[in-house]
Amino acid sequence: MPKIVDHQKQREKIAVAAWEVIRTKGMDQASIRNIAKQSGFSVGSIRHYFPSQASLLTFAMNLVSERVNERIHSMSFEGEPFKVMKEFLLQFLPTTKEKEVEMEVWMAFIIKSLSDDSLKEASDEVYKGIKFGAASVIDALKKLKLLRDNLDEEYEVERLFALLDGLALHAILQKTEFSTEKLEGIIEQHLKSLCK
Amino acid sequence: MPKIVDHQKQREKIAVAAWEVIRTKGMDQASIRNIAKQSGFSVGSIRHYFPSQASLLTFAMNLVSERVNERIHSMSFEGEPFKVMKEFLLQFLPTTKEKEVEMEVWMAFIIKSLSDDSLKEASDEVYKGIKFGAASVIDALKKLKLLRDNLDEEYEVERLFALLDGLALHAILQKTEFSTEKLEGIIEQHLKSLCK
Amino acid sequence: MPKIVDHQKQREKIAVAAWEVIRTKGMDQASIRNIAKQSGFSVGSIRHYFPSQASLLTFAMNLVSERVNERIHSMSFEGEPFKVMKEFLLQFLPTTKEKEVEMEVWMAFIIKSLSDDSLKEASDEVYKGIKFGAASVIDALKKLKLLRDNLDEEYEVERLFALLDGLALHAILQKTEFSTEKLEGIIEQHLKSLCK
Amino acid sequence: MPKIVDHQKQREKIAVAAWEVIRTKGMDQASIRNIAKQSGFSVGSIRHYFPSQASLLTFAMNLVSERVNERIHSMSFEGEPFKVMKEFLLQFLPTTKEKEVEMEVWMAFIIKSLSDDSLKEASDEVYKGIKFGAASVIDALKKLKLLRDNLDEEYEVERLFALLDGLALHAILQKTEFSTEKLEGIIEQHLKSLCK
DNA sequence: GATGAATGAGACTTCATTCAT
DNA sequence: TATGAATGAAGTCTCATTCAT
Repeated sequence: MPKIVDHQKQREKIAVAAWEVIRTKGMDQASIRNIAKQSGFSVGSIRHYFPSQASLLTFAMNLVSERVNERIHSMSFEGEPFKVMKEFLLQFLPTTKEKEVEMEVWMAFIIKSLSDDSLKEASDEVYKGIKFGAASVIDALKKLKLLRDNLDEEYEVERLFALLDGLALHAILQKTEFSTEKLEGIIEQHLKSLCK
Repeated sequence: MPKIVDHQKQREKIAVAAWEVIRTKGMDQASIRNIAKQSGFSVGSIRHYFPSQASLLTFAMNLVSERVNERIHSMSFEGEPFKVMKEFLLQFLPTTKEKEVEMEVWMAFIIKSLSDDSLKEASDEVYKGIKFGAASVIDALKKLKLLRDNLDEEYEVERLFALLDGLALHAILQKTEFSTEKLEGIIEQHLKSLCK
Repeated sequence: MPKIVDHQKQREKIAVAAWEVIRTKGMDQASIRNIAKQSGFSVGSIRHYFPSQASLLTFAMNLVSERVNERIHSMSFEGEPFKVMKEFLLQFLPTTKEKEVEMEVWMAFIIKSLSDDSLKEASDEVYKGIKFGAASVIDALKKLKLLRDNLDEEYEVERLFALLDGLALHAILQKTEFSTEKLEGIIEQHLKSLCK
Repeated sequence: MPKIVDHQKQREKIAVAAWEVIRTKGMDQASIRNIAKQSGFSVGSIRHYFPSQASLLTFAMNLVSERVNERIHSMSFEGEPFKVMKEFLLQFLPTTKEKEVEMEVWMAFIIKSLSDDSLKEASDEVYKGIKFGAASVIDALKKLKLLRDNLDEEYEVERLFALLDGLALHAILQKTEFSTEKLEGIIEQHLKSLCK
């Protein structure tokens, strides 16, 4: 019997090392060699787990969306509706170091996906996921009869979604400017503006 | 000094070729060789105009912000205030092929700037520029006594700014989904929500 | 000792897979990995049967000559002498798919043997074997008093031998050009030209 | 003005170095690195002259056939017909060190061409060239009314052609066995056997 | 016996850069 | 100004091989 290791675990370790390289050195520098150095694996070993560079990057990208999903699904949706919504939306913003890392990496991936079709699918999937999140909030407001009248709901979804990604982008670009409180305040203000 | 002018023109030609490479093949592929091929210049010639790869990329990035500035400054601010504001804000969204190209390239640059300090300065400058644009709109609304009461103005600036960049990002990621009308509608709805 | 037999069988399976790789992908691609893929064995398993890549290739080469020998030895030499000779000589030409495969692989091996001393011995042995076959025919013609006078017998052996290998080579290079009938006709014509 | 070197000369130098590597170390070892070492060029320089490994090998293969053609075309066809034919046919056999080198390399190339389509074309072209040479001899014999009756001319062409390549192959495989005299004698005997 | 894990060497190739003309 | 020549470093990937189970 051969030596057995947890394949998935090893792959995740390598992928997280790839995140770190992407975040600190940029997507250009996400070479197998740099990832090997960062992860402590040898170049040959990484090849053992990922047959190609592209497969590694795809895996690393998908891992981000998995982590985001896990976080969402582990949320408790109990409590005061308005507060739950706020908490829910804040999950998509870099309010913790962990989320900051993920989002920085994520932004790098979606930009790369613009010119790399192998990443397009994963990118689109997450896009739809977050958009669905935004839609859920608008929908909930409506069902709770809180939603202001005379609003085009489709536009409100896009507006909320764009606000989330725009804020995430800005929070990453200007790390010192965006405290959790500020992000929270902006989200709160947006939610209020949607309500009667 | 016609030579100088020519020099600048040539540099711009090369930079625009670099945009095209970045946009279609990705930042990784923005090598001197690929840019040479795209531009029709020889590798050696490009060296004459740009002493290094980094200087070329910095120039190409700055050229985007110059183009954006030119567009803003060539706007006429006459007419009905609400409409002028809407037109102004739409300048920051990819409603034309030209702006779409610029914004795609721009996004690639700001993501790269996260891990490349030589691009940080240019990135920050544009960041401030657009934020100033958003602030101008909020300020104008206030001066026109149109701004709804009980709004935190600082947050409104961030909200508007984030909305712009979020929409730009989404419009680039999902080209087919965002018609000019849709972008216009969303901006209009946002402006309305700010007003009494 | 059933285990030993099994061992040999496995080795032959692997060697035949190596043939297939060599034939379809070329000698360069005859890597352990490719042979593993072709054979269905794991890389580690092949290691069990062959301690090194070189030993595998040597075995695969020797297997060709064994197969050729088996075919020759299973021939019945009864019947009309001229016809027997023709049949005998045709054994060295790719008149069946099986022989075609063997000869393609064989050619690849002897060319490799030019620069790989570990294959030289096997190559020389087969060379002598076929030359001996050619000599047998000339000798038989002589004993049957059929051989034309005034012929240098040594040269005739070389001529016949060269004809065989030349035809084999051409038949492999131009598969569509060399039907069994054509090969048969050429051999027949050569035999006739040797006879009174 | 850039430094100008004779591109073609450089390419030929590199190709001849490739021959030497192929001949002494085998086709497997015909790596850019080994060719660089053999030729005295740097790896990067070779890339300057050949965009890919495949293009280098194709060029090197074509250079063999060019050299063979040059040799044939520089022949004088004056003198006693039978002698001219013999001399002509000997051009296709390794009677000099120079030709020996070319033919060893050539054999390596045609075997490789079996599994490498990029070499197939050049291989076929030379095949036809030599076959045409063989056909010319048979044709000349016929026109000179020297050709023995009752011969299938097409088969005679194939037979002569196969003899040439078979002899070339054997002369390469068993260098010590094939003196120029022996090759000459065999060719002479074959020509005689074709004549009345 | 069988096979996955791991590794370092070396393959081709792309690249930024320096140099010479 | 303009550009071909040249190079060494680093990219991805394939490989033979050793090791542990």
